Amino acid sequence: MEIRQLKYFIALAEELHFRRAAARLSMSQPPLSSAIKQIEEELGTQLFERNTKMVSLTSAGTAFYPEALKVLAQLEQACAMTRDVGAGKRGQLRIGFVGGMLLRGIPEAISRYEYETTDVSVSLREMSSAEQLYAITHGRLAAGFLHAGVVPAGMETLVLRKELFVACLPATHARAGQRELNLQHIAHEDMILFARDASPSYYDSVIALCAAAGFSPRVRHEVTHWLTALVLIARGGGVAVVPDAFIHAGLQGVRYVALKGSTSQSVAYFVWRRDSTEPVLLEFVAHMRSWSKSNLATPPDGIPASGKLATLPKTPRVHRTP
Amino acid sequence: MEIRQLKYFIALAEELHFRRAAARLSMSQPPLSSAIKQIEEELGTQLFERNTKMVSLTSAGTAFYPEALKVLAQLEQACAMTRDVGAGKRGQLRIGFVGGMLLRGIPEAISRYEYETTDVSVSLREMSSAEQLYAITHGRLAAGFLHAGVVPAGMETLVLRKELFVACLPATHARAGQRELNLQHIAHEDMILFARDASPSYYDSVIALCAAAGFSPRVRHEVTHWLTALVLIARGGGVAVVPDAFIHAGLQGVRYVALKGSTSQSVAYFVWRRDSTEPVLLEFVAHMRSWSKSNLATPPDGIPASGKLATLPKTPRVHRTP
DNA sequence: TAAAAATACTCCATAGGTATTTTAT
DNA sequence: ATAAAATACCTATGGAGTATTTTTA
Repeated sequence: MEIRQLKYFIALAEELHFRRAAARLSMSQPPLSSAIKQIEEELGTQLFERNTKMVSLTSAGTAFYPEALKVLAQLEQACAMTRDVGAGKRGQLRIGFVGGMLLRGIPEAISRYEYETTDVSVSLREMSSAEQLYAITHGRLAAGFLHAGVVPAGMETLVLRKELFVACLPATHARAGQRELNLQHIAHEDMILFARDASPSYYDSVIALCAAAGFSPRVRHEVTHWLTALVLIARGGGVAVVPDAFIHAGLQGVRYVALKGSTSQSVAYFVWRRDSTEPVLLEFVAHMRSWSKSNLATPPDGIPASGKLATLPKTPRVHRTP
Repeated sequence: MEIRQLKYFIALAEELHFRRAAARLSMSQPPLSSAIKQIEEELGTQLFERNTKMVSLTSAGTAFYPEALKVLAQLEQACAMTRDVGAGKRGQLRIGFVGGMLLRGIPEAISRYEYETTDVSVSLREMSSAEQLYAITHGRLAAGFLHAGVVPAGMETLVLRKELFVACLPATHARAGQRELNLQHIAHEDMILFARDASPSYYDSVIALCAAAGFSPRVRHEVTHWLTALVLIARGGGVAVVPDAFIHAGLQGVRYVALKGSTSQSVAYFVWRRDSTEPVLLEFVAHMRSWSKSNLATPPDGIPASGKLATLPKTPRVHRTP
């Protein structure tokens, strides 16, 4: 039994007239007659009662008709679904992210993507940059939002944002109200760092910044999560050097001050395997490319790309909690 | 998309090896390659990732596989079901019967049929003989168990039983204990008849029997259901002439006495349209033919075909309630 | 280099067309 | 008499075979 035959049967069952059914099938009547006969032989039973004046369904034909429709519908839906998967319009995506990406408009970008493609579900899992790279390499993640240290070969990267580092101080800090400061000004303070295991690129960047400023930081606390650092600072537990995106954290009790003359940048990447052919990933990559393009022009929250601070080009202005 | 192609896809999805899949499909490898390529073109997406050393499913292929299986299974089941309907092994049968058939082993015959063919459901509906013939003619019944008067042309009949008439008397009747009687002996009694509308053949037979005995019955009551007649008789409401099958009714307070010298018979028929091609009906007809054959040899309840009474050949012996 | 998929071509089975006959009303 | 299905016969598309090439692990 072939789909073609099912279609013949259905056409005749609906028309109950060989010529009309054949016309509907864009064929001539004789091959339809023989095709129907062939189906009946295969099923071992008459499906139609017919003479030259009348065609009608037998009970076997009556029973077969809705089943045949069901088979066709199921096949059609299977094909449509497969086409969608192949076009990246349907499926699942496991994507990693470092917590700080929540401050960079990534959730909004993903929400918009899910909204635009109703049949793709993105599953986010928070992991360190290194963990993400490992997971992507081993196929446990499709892609990741991370701060790349050393990106393994075979990975493709998209730069989402380049951010300057700023000092993060308690609101009560003497320099909290300043427009900018030199890193040396806080060289003697307790420094809060992200653990190197959690984020080597950040760790190394801060160490390098301090070294350039002529000191080695007094590391008071090491944390693995950005919120922990901010809360510690707000409680007077120390100071930190953070990417300016942290300004969007919205935590009370901390202030951000630009670093005078610093051009060192924290780069936020989107990373995936270059050899991936996963359609849904390719679609997502396309979406992120276009998002990053417009996002680099207009950073999140509608803050203009060029803020007031000459030392913070292409990054949002420093907010001051009142 | 054709079923053949689904089978190719499934074979390759399961083997993940063109040569083995082709072998399983009893074909050579090159046509399988081109067929798969053709399917992929139709779906507009790769279903397999492949090189000379490895074949694997893409996400689209992974999604398609269970759907393809479902389509095949559904088609297979549709064909099997249709075959069953065509072979009369599945379906519904609306069959009429006159109430008296309950005394002739018909329910048992139907039960056995339903037991033997698990997928046929027989729907019984009690109707008079005339109503049945009308319903069969107009396709509202597939067949009927009835006492045929005039059977319309185009009907096929199977004689299920030929029964002699016996007198049915109250147990208190003076002649209730007799082995047999002449109809004249009860000519003066109140006679209970089935309404002619309900059963013309019975009505006419009884009238003819009385006429042959030289009298016209004093019709006291007319009833439309055999149980009503028997109950009336038990209550002393009159006497009746009934087919000997009524002996099996099992009602207390009535007695049956053979009619001396009478050979008039009540015939129980199974009737259906000669031109019917309904497989489930043909199967049922075959069943009833074989049932009637063995039933005529051995009547219900194990009563031998030839009883003690010489005047009641091929019919059960007259029972006497103690 | 060896095994496997892809390509190139060939062939024939059969889907489908045309012409005609049969049949039932 | 007529319309419709069945039959007979023909054509050609494309499914499947064989031989060969290409590819990559």
